[in-house]
Amino acid sequence: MYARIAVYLAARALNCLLTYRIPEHLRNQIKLGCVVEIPLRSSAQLGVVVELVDELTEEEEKFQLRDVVSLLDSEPFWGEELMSLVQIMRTLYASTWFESFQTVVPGPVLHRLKAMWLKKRVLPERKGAGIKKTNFYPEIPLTSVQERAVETICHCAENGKPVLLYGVTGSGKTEVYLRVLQHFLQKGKSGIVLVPELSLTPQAIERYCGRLGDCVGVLHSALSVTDRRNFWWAMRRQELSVALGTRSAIFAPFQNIGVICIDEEHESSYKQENQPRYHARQVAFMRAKEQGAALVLGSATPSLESFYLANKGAYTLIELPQRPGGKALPRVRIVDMRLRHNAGKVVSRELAQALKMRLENGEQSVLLLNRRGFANFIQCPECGFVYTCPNCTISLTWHKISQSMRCHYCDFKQNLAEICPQCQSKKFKYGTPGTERLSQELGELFPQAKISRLDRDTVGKIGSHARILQEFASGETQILLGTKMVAKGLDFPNVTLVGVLQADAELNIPDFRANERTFQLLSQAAGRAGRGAVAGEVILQAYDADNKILQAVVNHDYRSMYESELAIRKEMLYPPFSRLVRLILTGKDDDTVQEKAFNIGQILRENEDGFTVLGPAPCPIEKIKGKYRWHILLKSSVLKNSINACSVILDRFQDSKGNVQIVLDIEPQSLV
DNA sequence: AGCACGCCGACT
DNA sequence: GTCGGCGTGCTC
Repeated sequence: MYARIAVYLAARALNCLLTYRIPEHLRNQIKLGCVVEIPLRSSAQLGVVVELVDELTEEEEKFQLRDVVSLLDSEPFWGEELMSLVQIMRTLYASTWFESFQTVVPGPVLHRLKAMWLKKRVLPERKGAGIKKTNFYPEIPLTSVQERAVETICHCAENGKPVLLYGVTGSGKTEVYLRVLQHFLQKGKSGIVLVPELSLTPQAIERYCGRLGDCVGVLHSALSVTDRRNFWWAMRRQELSVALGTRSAIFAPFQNIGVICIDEEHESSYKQENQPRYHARQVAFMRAKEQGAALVLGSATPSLESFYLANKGAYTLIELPQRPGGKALPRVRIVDMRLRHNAGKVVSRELAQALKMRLENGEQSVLLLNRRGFANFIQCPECGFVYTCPNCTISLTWHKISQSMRCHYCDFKQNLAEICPQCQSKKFKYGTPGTERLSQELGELFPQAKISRLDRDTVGKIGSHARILQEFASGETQILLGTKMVAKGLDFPNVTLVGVLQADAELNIPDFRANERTFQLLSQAAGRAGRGAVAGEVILQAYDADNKILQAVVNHDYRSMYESELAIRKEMLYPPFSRLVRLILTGKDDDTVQEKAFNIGQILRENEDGFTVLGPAPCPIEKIKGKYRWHILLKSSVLKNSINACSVILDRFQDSKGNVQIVLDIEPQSLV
């Protein structure tokens, strides 16, 4: 009897299985997924039993095999559901054993496991995971369309097709999720609800906990280490049956999942942007399939990929085309900023007028400007000098409140000099305005109004996010302005006006998803207006006022955006007509990185097998945090081929001590 | 020849 | 991660 063991090290390097003999006294106890102590070189290490075999391979025969020392758990720590998640991570993302273990189980839980081992103690995990009681959230009567949606979702596992719930903003998707969850809880099953990072608001928590009671566990990054550990163990012991959380909640350790709900499935926060770069929606798909669970993807603005799959019949499409009670969608209009010389002001006359009216009526307004700081660069008008970050190829943003020039990609900060460092001129001009500038201008425009700003700079302190929203909910604040944080998931009935500044700003970034993203952001923002009794109004300020994407937002016409974008994707062979894999190479020396990139590009090209190689090319942002960046893009019809080719490359070229780091991004969501 | 140091690969 | 082998280069 032998065990193949993945060594649980504090590093990612040892990415293979090592074989050990199982001593007599452990033979009947050792199971797959158990954590064991093993000798490695001269030290003791922890490992996870991944395979149990009676016969050795030829290669293994050559070794003088060593014995497993001891078993840490009588029941496998890595239960079947966790091991299959590890397997998913390895096959979908070519991640190492180490990365997979780290991703699947939260850090605090793993740390405790290791600490227990070091102290030579087996500590039972404490109980006490629970969240504070919330007020009961009563059932809202379903419309007949919602009722049919619930019915279809509850049975969608039977034909193995996920449901795409395409419902306009305010159409009551949450109520549908809640009813579906109630259905599966009654059958003794558990459920996972994923929400985007920015919409896990106290409001959302109140609804789920208020309806489903104390079987709900909440998972998010702001939780304390102890809470995270306790929630995880409570789920593992099946004391909780619903996991409500962001991206990583997809790894909730349930064994009998009835349903997985992904709210706002198009959101980019479901993609993890560091290693392993997984997509929660993709993991959910695999998990649901494996456990025979229902999977529902909800959105008012589905990702092109999902809508395409629904149209093809791979998903069941359910539409909620109306807000309950026949409430109208807000009226959207575009203010063409070309036609007016706005005297350097951010807010147009029309928007100012509309804001004034809301203030007089005692209604509230939300303003979206998706750019932090006061101005995104500062330039000398005499010689053209622009302040740039020394570590990144990006201009520094002027933050007037903290009186500093800041880089949004690294932590670099510097003071603004009195005179131009290049030509000693005393003049300077501001780049495109951000939220700080908008905030200042609104203060001047409406000195009596209470205005608050919601962006990464004001929510830095823990709890201030909730406080700002609370003040807005209570009506203390009349105008809420901010970055895309204000566009998502907020449901305040007294908001009757939404204004978007620079609505066309992101249409021109070099990314094939720019149009789709802009449509989604603007539609989400628009959806904040008119959720109560009074009809909503939306004003989009833009220079490219005739743009067809903006027109689609005005007409609430997802389908026209979908059709026109799909045609472009088809022509360019971008997803959903191909699957992308991206290799990113970074390093301190540009030449070394470039050389390695060309080297790898060459090898991939020689082995093209169902995929085509684009590049290597410098990344759009050529340097971040002092490291030069090159990338290679693989387009394929069968994802597996390009993943395999890349994992061969990784095995061969990736070493932690080298001067060039390689990152593998399966189905990248961003190409910067 | 003898030894310090740093790089690199292996670890069952 | 961590150990040890090995090559380089400096000193006696």
